[in-house]
Amino acid sequence: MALSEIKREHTGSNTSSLVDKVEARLVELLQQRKLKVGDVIPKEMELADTLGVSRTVIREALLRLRVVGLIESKKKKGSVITSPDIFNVMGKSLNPYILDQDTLKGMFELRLILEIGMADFIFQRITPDDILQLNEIVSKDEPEATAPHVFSIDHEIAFHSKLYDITGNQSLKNFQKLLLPLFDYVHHSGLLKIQVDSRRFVSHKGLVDILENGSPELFRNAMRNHLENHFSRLF
Amino acid sequence: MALSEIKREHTGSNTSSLVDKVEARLVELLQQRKLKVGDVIPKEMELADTLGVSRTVIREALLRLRVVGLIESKKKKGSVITSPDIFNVMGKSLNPYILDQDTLKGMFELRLILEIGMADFIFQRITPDDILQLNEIVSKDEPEATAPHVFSIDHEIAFHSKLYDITGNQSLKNFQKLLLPLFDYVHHSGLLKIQVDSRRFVSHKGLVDILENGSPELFRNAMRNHLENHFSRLF
DNA sequence: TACCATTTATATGTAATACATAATAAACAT
DNA sequence: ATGTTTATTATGTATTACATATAAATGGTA
Repeated sequence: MALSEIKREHTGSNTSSLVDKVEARLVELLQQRKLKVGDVIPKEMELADTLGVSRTVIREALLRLRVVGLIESKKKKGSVITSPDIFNVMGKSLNPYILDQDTLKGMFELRLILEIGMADFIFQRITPDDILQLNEIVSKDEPEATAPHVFSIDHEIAFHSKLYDITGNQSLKNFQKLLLPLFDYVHHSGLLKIQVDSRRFVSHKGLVDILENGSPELFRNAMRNHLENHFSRLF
Repeated sequence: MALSEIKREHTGSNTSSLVDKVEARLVELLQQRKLKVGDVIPKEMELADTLGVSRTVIREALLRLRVVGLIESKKKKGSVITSPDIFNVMGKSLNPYILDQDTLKGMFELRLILEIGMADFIFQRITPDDILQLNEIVSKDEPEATAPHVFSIDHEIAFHSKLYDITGNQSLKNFQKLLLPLFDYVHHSGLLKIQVDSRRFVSHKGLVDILENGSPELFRNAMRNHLENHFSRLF
C-alpha cells in the first residue's frame, strides 16, 4: 500500500483510528529499514507529507512510540531510535493507588515465583566476590537479632536485590526495581492475611551457605522455606 | 499549588516540559479523588480551562495515560478510568526486530525462571478438572512419538500455557502471552547455542504424575529437568 | 405505557496555522 | 584557530475550525 493512501483507505469502512494506522505504519517503517539505535527518523512534517495526514496525527503516533520507549525526541534534531527498557514502561501504570487488588496480589506472588525460580542462573553466574558481598550484608543484619521480628527492611532488600544482581539478567533486575515500591504498600494494606509467624525457617546466612557449597536444587527449596512467611500470608 | 498556576510556574526555571507537569497533575488528581475504575474524568476543555493550558497539552497528557492503560477515551462520553493491564503496555515495545539481543535473551531466561518458580501456586490451586485437561493434552502429543525431535509446538504451548492458567495469577498469564511470540524468534535466531540434545529428561506425562501425587519440591526439580534443553542452550 | 426510529447535542478525533523554544549550524569577530 | 553572536531548523505549545461518533433527547407508533 502506498503511504499516501493511508488516509484514503481510512475514509472507507474501518474500525481503527487514523492514528492507529499511522502508528502501525511507522513501526513497519522502523523494521523495514532495519534502523538501529541512534538512527534518526524523518521530521514530523516530512512524515505528515509522506503519509498525507496532518502533523497532529503524526505527533500523536510518534508520542505513542515515545511513551513505550521506542524513540526519543530532541528539539531541532528530530526523533531518534532508542532501545526500549520494557519494564520501565510498565512502571508508569504500576501505581498502587490505582491498580486493583487482584493485580497487586498477583505482583506480590510474582516476586516469590522469581526468587525461587532464578536459582540456576545464580549458581551459573555467581563469583567469589559476590559471596563476599553477600556475607558482608548478612553480617550486618543477623548479629543484633535482639528483636527477632524487627529485622531491618533495608538489609532485607539489600540481600534479595544482590541475588537479582547475580543473575546478570538486566530485565529481571529492572523488574525487581519496579516491584519493590509495591511491596511496601501490599504489606500495609489489608490485602494479605495477618502475619502468622515472623520466624523464618532458613536465614539469609543459611542461603549464602548453600550458594557456597550447595546446588541449585537445594537453593530453590531453601528459598522456598525462607519465604515461608510470605507464602503463609497468601495461602 | 493552585491548578491555574501550573503554566506560570512552568515559565520560570525548570527542566520538565509543560506536558510533564500536567500529566503528573492528572495522576495526582486521580489518586486524590479516589476515582475507581469506570469513573469518568473531566472533559478535555474543562481540564484545559482549569489548568490554564491549551487543549493540545491536555490531550498529549491524556494520551500518555491512555497508552499506559490508565484511561480510555470514548467519544461524547469523555475519558473513563480503566484498570491497566500492565503487561499489555509492555507488549508494544516487545518487538523482536527492535529489541537488542541481551534483552531478548533475558526474556527467554525469564520464562524458565517463571515455570520453575510457580510450582507452589500450581499445587495450591490445581483442581481435579485441571488434571483431566492436562492428561488430555498429554495423550494427544505423546503417543505418535515416531519422530522424537519433531514434537508439535502447539502441544508444547498448550501444555505449558495450561500450567500458567492453573496458577490463577492473571498477571502471570498475561506475561506469558506476551513472551510466547518472542520465543519463536529467539529459537530461530543465532542467539542461543545450537540444540545439543533434543531428548527431554522429564516428559509432560511425568510432570502431570507429579502434580497428582508429588509435591511442589518434586515438581520444581522435575520442571528443571524438563527444561534441560533450554538451559543447556543458554549455559 | 412501552418500544423503536430519528434527530440533536456533545466530546473526542483530525486538520491547519501561528508562534515559542531550544539546540544546532553558520557567520562573525578577536 | 577559537570563542561569541546570529540565524536556522524541528519540536513544543496554542488557537481555531471542522469531522465524526454516540449518548441522550425527541417524537411517533403499537
